[in-house]
Amino acid sequence: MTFRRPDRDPTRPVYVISVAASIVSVHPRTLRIYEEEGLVCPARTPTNIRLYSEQDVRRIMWIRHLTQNLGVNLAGVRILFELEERLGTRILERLYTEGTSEERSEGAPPEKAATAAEI
Amino acid sequence: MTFRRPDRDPTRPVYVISVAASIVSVHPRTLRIYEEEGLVCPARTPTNIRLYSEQDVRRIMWIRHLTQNLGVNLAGVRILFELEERLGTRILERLYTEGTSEERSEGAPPEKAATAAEI
DNA sequence: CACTCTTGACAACGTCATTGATAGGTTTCT
DNA sequence: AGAAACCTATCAATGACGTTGTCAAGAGTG
Repeated sequence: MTFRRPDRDPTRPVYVISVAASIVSVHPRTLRIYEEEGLVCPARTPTNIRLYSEQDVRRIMWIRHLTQNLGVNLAGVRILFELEERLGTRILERLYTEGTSEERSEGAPPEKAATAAEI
Repeated sequence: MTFRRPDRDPTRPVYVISVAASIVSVHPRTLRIYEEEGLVCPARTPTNIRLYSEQDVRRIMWIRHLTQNLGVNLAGVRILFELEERLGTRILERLYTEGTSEERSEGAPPEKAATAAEI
């Protein structure tokens, strides 16, 4: 079936907020704000502790890239995420894939000032 | 051919900056900033006077809608425009068209906080 | 000539993003 | 049990941004 390695399921909630924050180099406060803004929805333990999945972390890295590298504010991030969901396409990655190429990039934001003909 | 009514060509540069500014209810200074930011590219007379077309005005109205109503900043607007061009689709209108409907809306931004069902 | 345009600089005003501290309370781990 | 990390909520400092506005000196237009 589809659960051969459930320990690697990218949707499995694993990181507590301090860990997630250190992974993405951000203040925990910032992550709580992202959640208030509806940009990330970490799971919760039965006792209300936030648990971030690998997917959540990738999403946060996208937020960081958009805000820190591209200067987009949280309202803009919201629109972009909403458009992605609306279109059912990973439109953001299109910013980094030139022409018709269809890369398999797993959804992680580009490390720095991505290539793609230097944006 | 394609120029039956050139006097109504939406790409024809017609409005000087003060006129364009009053049409969209914005300070001329703001329009110059939009141009500096690369968000609008009005034509110029041989003597360097800006002339905005109907298309330019619509584009500015989109910028105003995104910034004033949705809170997106200019960096966010830039990304959205870039994505539109990249995808060759009017993605922004998708925010206001529910499901599979394919409206012919001529690219003008919704008047106020339009709800998808009433566009 | 009077008006409007051009660029460039400078400033004021309010808002936003992020980090940080604090308080009082709950969960987890040793 | 006690320390450490979590929760919510609030308040504040910092720097940056968006918009409007003005001033200057020059060029185009009616």
